[in-house]
Amino acid sequence: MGWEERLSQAGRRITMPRRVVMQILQRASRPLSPQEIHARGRRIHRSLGLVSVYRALAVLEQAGLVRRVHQEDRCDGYILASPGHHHILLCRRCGRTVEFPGAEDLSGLIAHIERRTGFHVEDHLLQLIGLCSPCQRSS
Amino acid sequence: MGWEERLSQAGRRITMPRRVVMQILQRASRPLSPQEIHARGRRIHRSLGLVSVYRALAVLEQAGLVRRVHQEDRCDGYILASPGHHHILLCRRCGRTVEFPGAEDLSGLIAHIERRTGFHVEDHLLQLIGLCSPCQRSS
DNA sequence: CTGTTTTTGAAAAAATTTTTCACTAAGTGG
DNA sequence: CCACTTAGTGAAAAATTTTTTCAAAAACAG
Repeated sequence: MGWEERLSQAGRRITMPRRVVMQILQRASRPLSPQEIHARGRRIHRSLGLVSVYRALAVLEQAGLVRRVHQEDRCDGYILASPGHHHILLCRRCGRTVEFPGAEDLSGLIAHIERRTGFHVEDHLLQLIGLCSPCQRSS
Repeated sequence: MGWEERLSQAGRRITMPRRVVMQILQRASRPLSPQEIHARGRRIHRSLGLVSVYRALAVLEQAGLVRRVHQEDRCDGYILASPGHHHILLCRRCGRTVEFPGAEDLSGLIAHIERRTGFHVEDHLLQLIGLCSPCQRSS
């Protein structure tokens, strides 16, 4: 099922700004900030407003089509989200991101922590930071 | 070794704003934003400037005494950091945080991912979100 | 103490995000 | 295919958050 259908089913309309944001993120090889998405998006649709980028990102994120990436310094980068729970692998050099599934790999750790702390764990955020193979070679 | 000594060894001076920020975070039971730290800090030292809170947090974070917490909506919360690598367990209801060690629990997962993606993983960010025991009972 | 250098607070600037509002256009039901 | 309803839009303004600048203050080494 394509993103347009998924968005429709979430009760949201398919509009120009949303199409442009998705298009930009589909092409991107690293997380992009709202500003960057806006700048690139205007090359497709001159009239695209920055406010609409913010709003589109909020809607798309809620629909699970897009997700925010957390870096030490910046937390305003967005990438396309695959359906289901995925973790992110981020290259600290070139910014490239790779998603990988793996909720189950943490279940042992989570069970252990729940026992020790009394918390009930509902969700998690896992991001790995390192160097992708091209960047390993060139450094 | 106390934080003052650790900061000295990092070549930084022990100053009033840094002492106040540490004192506030030591008392805090949840991540506090720079604004919140500033407001509470002024009750200890009326002259404390917001800018100095930002600067103190930057220095203390660099020295590993303090760390930023990433939430879905906000990423401006700071908590005290224990020495060494720790993960964070965060209650989504009351904001309480608990740190726990556990870099080793991920080593299998990381090795697997390095093999599959060619990345060289250097660091990671793991945060678990859930409900602490008091909040489980009261909901 | 005294001198050197870091650090501070205030003000201003820059940057980011949200709100408001009149207008536009998406998608539904004729 | 058209008209209607309502969600969504762009621009401007407002609100927030963070950074820069700079003269004055204060850490701390000697």
